[in-house]
Amino acid sequence: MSTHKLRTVSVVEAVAEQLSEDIFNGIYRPGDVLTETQLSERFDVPRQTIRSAIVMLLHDGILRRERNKSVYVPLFSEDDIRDLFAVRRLVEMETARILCSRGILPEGAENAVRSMERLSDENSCDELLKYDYQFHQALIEATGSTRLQKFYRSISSEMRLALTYFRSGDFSPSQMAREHREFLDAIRSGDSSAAVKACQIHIEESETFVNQTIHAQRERMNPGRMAASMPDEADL
Amino acid sequence: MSTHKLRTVSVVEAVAEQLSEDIFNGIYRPGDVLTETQLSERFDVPRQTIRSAIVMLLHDGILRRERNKSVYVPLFSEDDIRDLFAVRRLVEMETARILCSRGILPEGAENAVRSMERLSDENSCDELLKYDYQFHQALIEATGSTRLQKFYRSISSEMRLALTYFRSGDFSPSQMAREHREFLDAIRSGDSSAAVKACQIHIEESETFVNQTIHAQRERMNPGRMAASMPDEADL
DNA sequence: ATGGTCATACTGTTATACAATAAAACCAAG
DNA sequence: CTTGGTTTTATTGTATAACAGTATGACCAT
Repeated sequence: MSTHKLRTVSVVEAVAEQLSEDIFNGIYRPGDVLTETQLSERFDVPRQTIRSAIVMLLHDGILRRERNKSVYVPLFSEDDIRDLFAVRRLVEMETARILCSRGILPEGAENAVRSMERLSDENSCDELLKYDYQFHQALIEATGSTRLQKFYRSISSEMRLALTYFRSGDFSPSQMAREHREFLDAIRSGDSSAAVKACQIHIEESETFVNQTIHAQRERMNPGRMAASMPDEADL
Repeated sequence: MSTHKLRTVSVVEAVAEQLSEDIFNGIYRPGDVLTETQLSERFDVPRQTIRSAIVMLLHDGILRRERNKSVYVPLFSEDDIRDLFAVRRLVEMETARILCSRGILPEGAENAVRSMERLSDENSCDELLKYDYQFHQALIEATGSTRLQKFYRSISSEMRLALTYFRSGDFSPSQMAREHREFLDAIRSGDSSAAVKACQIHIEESETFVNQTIHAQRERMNPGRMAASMPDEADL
């Protein structure tokens, strides 16, 4: 008998999953307020179930609330983005270091890069992001550190939400594939400092890309003015 | 009018707090199983409230469960301890780097060290640990990184639980104070790499101390045998 | 305008019940 | 005595309903 741990999803998990999908897909947008009764009716589950699901998303950082207030979809400030990328860089650089020093080259990451390389430049952005997630996920898991994984999970949701709103459609699959391939090669090389450096570069490229998008959006909405404090959290 | 954000505690928070205190104080010991009805009766609050409180402690890592099973107090394996210290080192070294580069010297940390220095060597271990926590907490908070703080919070509970079971009583307040003082001085110096190094040393000293305690305990229970896989999770 | 009261909608909490699951006890053959 | 299946029981997961506490905005009086 092969002990294949099979997965079941509880009701709250299902609700939480659907809800986060809705948030990532823009059904609910930053600033939107979600009341428990409303959600309870929508999913036709008791309010307590909704509450449990909400708690999960609160931990994932894709919902927020203050006491006795309804939850809302967060709008990330520039500080949030900075913070997010800073800790992500920290975690991923450590991951690179660990994998390198142990000579681990996770299969899942290799597969993810291959999938990227197969994508033509006209493919959907969503699919590309999926492989990107798969890539980094595989690296983290390969470290075997439960705490690192837990932490990464808690920021990756925020990361995804941030990307949802701060990305222009013009991702280039070929460039993306190349970057990840280089990163993976650096790990394979066994040169720890080179791998860490490659990781740092990879993440910083991703960050500048997001920043460019942010400024472009800002420019579109506020032509003329530079570096004003615009979307931030003026409307919460 | 000074906007002093005042704190209220909800029922579930109160339960969660009491419960974690009980765990830290050894009322509930590693391996102990807690059923919801039992807790519900004990605190005289409905089961739903207990469930919510449990979720909080699950996230803090001081309770665990599998689906449809009762929660239990985790017993940390050697791998857990290793992992815990590894990520803690990662976070605290990054903290040191940040504070140093920004020239921040948190007041709370200074106060905590002073408190340690006031303790005579006969003082209670609990109090010492409290200041230790206060010290590191102050450092993390001063970084201003919400994510780093969240991460630290999620491991500090586990850390405390681990210390609860893997510490001999012979902490030396004077040594403890000295170590922290050195660490703080390193940050004050502004030399980033020196501060990071000091941090690393401080944490590794703490880790070796715990490891010694573990081995001592093991030796007591298993005289003769070396490095056997003993307490680990044989009894869950 | 200012300040106070009230109405309303929502969250936080409690109570109760039932369905689904897991573990133990039990029983029945082989 | 062991294997395999059945029943029992304790416990979690889910559902329904109600009420109390809080935040918010409308309304009113000054």
